[in-house]
Amino acid sequence: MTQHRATLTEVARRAGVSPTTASFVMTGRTDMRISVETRDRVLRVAHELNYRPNLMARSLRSKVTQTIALISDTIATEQYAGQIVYGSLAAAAERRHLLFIGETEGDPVLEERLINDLLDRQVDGFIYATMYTRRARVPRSLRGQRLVLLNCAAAGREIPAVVPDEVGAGRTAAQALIDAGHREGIHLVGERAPHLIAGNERIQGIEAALGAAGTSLAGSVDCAWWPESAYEATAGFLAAGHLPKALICMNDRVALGVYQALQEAGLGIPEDVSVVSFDDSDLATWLRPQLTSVALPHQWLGRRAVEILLGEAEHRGVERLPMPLRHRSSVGSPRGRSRGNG
Amino acid sequence: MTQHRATLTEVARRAGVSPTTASFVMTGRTDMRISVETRDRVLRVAHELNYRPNLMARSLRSKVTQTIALISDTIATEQYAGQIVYGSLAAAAERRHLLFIGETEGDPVLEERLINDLLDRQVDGFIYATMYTRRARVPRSLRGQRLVLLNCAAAGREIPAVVPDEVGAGRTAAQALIDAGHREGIHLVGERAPHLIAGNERIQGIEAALGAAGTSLAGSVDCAWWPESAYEATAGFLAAGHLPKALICMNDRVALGVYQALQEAGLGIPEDVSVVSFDDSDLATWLRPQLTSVALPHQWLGRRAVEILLGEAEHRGVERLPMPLRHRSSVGSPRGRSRGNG
DNA sequence: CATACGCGCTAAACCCTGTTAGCCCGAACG
DNA sequence: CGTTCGGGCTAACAGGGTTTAGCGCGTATG
Repeated sequence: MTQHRATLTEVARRAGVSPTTASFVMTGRTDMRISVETRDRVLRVAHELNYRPNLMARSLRSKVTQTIALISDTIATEQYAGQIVYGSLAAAAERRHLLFIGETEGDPVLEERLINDLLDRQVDGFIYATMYTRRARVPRSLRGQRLVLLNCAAAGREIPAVVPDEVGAGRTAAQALIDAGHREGIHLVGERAPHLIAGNERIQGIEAALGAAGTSLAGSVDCAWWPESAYEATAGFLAAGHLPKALICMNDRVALGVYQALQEAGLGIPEDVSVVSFDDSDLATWLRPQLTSVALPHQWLGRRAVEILLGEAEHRGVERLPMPLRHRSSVGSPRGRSRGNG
Repeated sequence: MTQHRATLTEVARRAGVSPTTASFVMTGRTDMRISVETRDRVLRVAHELNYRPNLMARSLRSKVTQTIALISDTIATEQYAGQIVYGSLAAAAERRHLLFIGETEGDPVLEERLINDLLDRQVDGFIYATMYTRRARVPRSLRGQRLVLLNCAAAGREIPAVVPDEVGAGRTAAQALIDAGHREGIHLVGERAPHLIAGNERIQGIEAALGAAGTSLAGSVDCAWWPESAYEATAGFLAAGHLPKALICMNDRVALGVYQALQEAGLGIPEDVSVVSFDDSDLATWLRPQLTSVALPHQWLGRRAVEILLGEAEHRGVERLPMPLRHRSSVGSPRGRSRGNG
């Protein structure tokens, strides 16, 4: 069933050369002179025998496996993970590398074990990804390894990292409202907390853009970054008599809760209230009206991480990838309502 | 930086034994007698030197890599993929195996290349997954390899496969309505097409369960399995004067569109219309009211596939995994409305 | 004519572990 | 006392490549 695989030695014998010569031909090394005729003969025989090098043997000697590892704290719970994996996978495939995948579940013991198992397989490098932007402690076992951080940065150490430009995203979201004519009644929906780095940076960008336009946030609705919490908080906010003109939601799930509350209160989107959000998940296109959202470039994060990991460019420091606006139908001009209402 | 890794020979020398003995101790083989003292001494030295076997050398000899590959047509587009990956990963980790991941994008050339690259790395087995249940053509290069299909089955060949029990899921969904007292006005939402195997099987189960309860589908709303299409079709259906009692949605995204249409028509869920769905995606808990849905056991599919792949049990044929009902708030008794309305 | 040199190639070591055949030695046995 | 036997261990090779050192030969050079 599993037919015989030709070895390099067999190829060499059939081509009438030494294994050494065959090796040099197959690896395409030029520092050892080999005549064109010999080269072609070896290649022809290799093709005839359908020769494929034994990578185990090769790696044993050369320590190179053409293999990288993507390890992360959470693969499963975040749907975005798939996008990161996909981007990494595509970039790795283009460079003829294969991708190991591993999950630590945030457990340092599992993490240690996983990294050791990967080192045993002699992976050429690691991508250490976190699903939420945060500061990360790089495991000891990764010291000295080729490493790129994704979605996180290490305190102090000069390790290349790729993260979304959340401050820019905040500016983009606010600018979308400003461009539509909004100046007043702009509220934030979603809690602030020290560990929510993405949130803090987004807010920073939002405030900067609003400030530049001569205005500022009118207030905020405090809630967890989930639909139910956002629904309840927003419903309460509206019931208390507030009448926002525009809501900036900390992510699309929050926007879903906001939609529910607004619709229940009989408020139209975007006629009465404009909504803008972050992440650009699938949900954004499913809502009615479709949600304007600032996209997390997950696929690109994965791709970039691999490029830096495998690239000869000695990249250092943190690279921030732009978060583009996906303009849809949830942002409108405030005029209609402003005039009609007062 | 990358400190020296102790080799088996070094361990042997420091323990005062031959490499052979050290090898037998480290691999824990019992067919060669080794005294307890020698064994302990070798183990102690190995521990002192922090010895880890070189898996390349080991694999070169033994052809075993403790590594499996999960290849699929689409990792990225389906959010469920993450769950499959997670299940496989966890099951593989428990058995101390690592997981390669690869995507073919449905392209046979890429697929061939990917499989060859994986075979070069001597993976111990393959999981061939499709994101939608369908009949699959197994690539030639996988003939003779250890292989488990996931979400698909191969025509004719006796290859182990793991798929969701969609017929059972259909029965479960219908039964949920029947148990709530529904008999009339039960409609299906979502198109039928030959290639939508899951859909056909679900319908088969639905009809069986309804038939057993002495009733049958009152009709169906034809639409693609997406929110927008479902919204439009359902809105049109309601506008035409139909007044369904219960809607069985072909997936959660369809249910989202259905929710939107029902709410816009002023119909309450579940007071006026009960809704039940398939997949149990994140969306199900985000909707208001929360959606009763029959869960796709993605995580379990991944886990089971690995178990069969690595298990000594010579499993053959197709294993159907149950799809459990997630009971939430979108199904109610039809009485309220029935009385009030008719 | 002897030496130097570059071309084209090879022998042999090396990477690290797994496996087979068999050695040495003490005890039991006839 | 010679032989058999089994426990405990080792020498040597296999696995399939990469890499270093250097060889033979023809030609240009002094």
